[in-house]
Amino acid sequence: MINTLTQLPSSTAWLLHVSTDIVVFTIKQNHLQVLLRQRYSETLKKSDWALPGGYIRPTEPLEDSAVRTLAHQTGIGNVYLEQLYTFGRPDRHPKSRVITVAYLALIPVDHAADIIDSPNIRWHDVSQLPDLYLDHAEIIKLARSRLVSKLAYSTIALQLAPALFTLSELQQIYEAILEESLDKRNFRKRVLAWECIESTKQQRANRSHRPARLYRCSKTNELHYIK
Amino acid sequence: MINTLTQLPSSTAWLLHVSTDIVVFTIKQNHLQVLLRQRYSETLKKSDWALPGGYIRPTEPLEDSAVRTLAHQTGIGNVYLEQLYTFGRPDRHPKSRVITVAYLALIPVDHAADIIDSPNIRWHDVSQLPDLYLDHAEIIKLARSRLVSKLAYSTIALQLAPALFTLSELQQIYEAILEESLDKRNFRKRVLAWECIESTKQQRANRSHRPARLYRCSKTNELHYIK
DNA sequence: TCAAAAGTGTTTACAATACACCCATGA
DNA sequence: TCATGGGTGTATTGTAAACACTTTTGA
Repeated sequence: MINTLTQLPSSTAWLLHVSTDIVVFTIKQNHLQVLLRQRYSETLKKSDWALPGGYIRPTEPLEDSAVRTLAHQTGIGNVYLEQLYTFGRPDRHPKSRVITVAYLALIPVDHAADIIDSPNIRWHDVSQLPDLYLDHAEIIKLARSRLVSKLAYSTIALQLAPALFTLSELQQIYEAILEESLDKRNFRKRVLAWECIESTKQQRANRSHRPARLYRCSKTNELHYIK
Repeated sequence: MINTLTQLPSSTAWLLHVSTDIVVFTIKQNHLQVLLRQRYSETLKKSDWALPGGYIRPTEPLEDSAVRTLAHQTGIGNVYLEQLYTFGRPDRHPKSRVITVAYLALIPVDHAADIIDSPNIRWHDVSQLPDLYLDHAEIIKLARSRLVSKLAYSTIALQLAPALFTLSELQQIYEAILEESLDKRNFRKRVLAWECIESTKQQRANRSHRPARLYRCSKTNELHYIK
């Protein structure tokens, strides 16, 4: 029996890095978009786009590292975050062993515009991604499929909606992610059955059509599982 | 913008370890059981039970590390394995920063007896666990809830069944994990609708009751998602 | 012939789907 | 008054659940 945890591990002799990478999604122009930052790779002698992320600090929880890096690189704070998957292929980074814990983050559509939108930090349509750093394309693909499945059995879409939203706005979020149109009446029935949703007396007005009722997440902004 | 991956990371100056821990489940005596190994902790001056697992090697993929450690510590090979979650609280290990990537593994019921069953490696009923090392109780709890949910929408239970199995045997696997009894007729209808299952002409005989037809997973032993 | 598990269908309740028209507002 | 999206109900289909008896074998 080797490698029991009380022995000094064999990893002490070699360099190992752990990072977090965050797949930040929002909806813009009816498309699912991911936030990327442009970076110049000394190794590859070219610029490419990467997920926000960075190395963890010695005494920092993984999720705190994701939060900190995201805040520092993009100004984003107070965001929905869940752990996605850990990528650890030994050759995923050309210079050293870097294991990355990937997170999925969602930004409400009305906050997406607040993000620094510089030449180096930009929203990208997930269907038109540029060349990506390392295995970041694979990470985004997994995040996207996780999001698609969670639409079916959770209220996760509320994390992309404004604090007050119309049912049509919520439906547009679904349609953008699923890339298909949904029946309005069935969609409303389904969402109104969620216990965590409640209607307000306010309306979305001044729209040159009948004003729409605004809804909100009741109490907790937690993720709920349906049925 | 700090911590871009081309800079030397701040983690070079401190010790960081990455391990894998494997939650190995099987069914014995109609109960879900997890494989644990007993270890003596110098720090805590006592023995406790831990998941199989160990530190990763420099050029080893994470999953390979889980496979290797499991084979080395328990003799188990060729097992169903999926990544579960990464646990990285900075204080989860008293001596150093150890981030562990947890895996879920399933052993067919007819192979469970082949596992080394020494005083130091033993199957434990998940409902009667001893004191566990570090956060291993939390890891097992998460693995168990993952398994329960996957029963509902995948064919994962087949990974616990023998290569040839009767429908009653498969039902017993469900019942052991869910800790509730299921209707025989509804269960058979549901399972026979899976495309990956096929009946053979063989029977489970010599049982002092009517012989039961044997079924098998067709072609691939892959995990399938239902509907 | 008895005990023990295998095998088999139908009815009912519920959930998901398909589908079309009137309403309220700003321009 | 027109264009635009908001808001509403029912019929149908499909899926899940409840439920009991006959069959086959070894002892």
